[in-house]
Amino acid sequence: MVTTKEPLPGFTEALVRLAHLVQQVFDEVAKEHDLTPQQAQLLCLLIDGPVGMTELSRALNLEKSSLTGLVDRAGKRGLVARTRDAHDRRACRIVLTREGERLGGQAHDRTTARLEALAGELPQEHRDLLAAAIGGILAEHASRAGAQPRGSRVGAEVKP
Amino acid sequence: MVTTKEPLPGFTEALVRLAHLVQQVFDEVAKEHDLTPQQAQLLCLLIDGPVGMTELSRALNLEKSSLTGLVDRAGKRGLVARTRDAHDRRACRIVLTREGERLGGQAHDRTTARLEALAGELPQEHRDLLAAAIGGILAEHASRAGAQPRGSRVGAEVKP
DNA sequence: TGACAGTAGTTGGCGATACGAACTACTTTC
DNA sequence: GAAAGTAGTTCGTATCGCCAACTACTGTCA
Repeated sequence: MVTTKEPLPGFTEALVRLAHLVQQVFDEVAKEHDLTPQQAQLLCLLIDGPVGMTELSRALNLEKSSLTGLVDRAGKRGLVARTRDAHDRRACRIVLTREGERLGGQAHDRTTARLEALAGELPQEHRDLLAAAIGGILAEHASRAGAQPRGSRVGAEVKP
Repeated sequence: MVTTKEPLPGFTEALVRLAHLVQQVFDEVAKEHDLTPQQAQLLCLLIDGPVGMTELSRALNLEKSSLTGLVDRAGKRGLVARTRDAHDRRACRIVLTREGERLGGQAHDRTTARLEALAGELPQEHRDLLAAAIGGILAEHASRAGAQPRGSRVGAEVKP
């Protein structure tokens, strides 16, 4: 259908600004807990349970070598630990220490609280719609990334 | 402190995921243009015209010393240049070079295009709602942080 | 006018990020 | 059971980002 393609400049602009705002909130919260943003993100990802390096690198959108360093430093601070995988002797699973669990949980709750506060004026129905709309965008992205036929390289999108 | 109420876990979760997605898109676009994400962000900020270091550091949420290095490296790559301020001999204004303008514009357009594409399936109604809701969140944040009647123009984001 | 507080930006040192290439060790495939 | 693939690490390099200290200029006020 030939809709008058009006990109609506305010829309993507809003998305970008929102991303920056969320990042800023997250950075502040991390700093309050004496964590780097990357460490805080790592801890939050591990709250649900141990995760292997490869899956972590996908979730964090990081090269595996970058992740090794991140986990090393977090381990040195006593936030996480490596455990061997029972089924694959090459692999390891990263788990939160008691301290990591505490800090990660706090960081998560505090970030959530701040974002909730910022969105406090929104009526519940708008929130639901908003969450649904975002869900749609995420799904769209997932369907594209997942549509990779058999590209050995992740993140290798359409190159110009 | 544990929030006694369970406001709606899906909402902030969605916000955070959206922020990550936008960041990921931005990172990919930057890489396609052989820019670091920070450089790309800098270029996008300068599209509207020259900006001083102090205002830049506010917009990018960076310490001034961090910004000096960023501008140095971008300058070394021929993307930006320093010009002296006519009214204040301490200050300088950062301007895009021809190449910086080209790359910054491309990065901006490409990011916008990708985000538009991801949101392409959303009904217009949801887009408007999303943009409005985000605007409200941003306003809420601005009213908190920006309690000062500073003439601090936003300008903190990509070109309008 | 002339000391003096304030502002704009830089420098230097440090640790944290992030990547790619090369490597080890283990698993799967044929 | 050799080849191919996968999970993580190591290494070298560039970048990022902060803080404290510094230079240079601007504005104020006595």
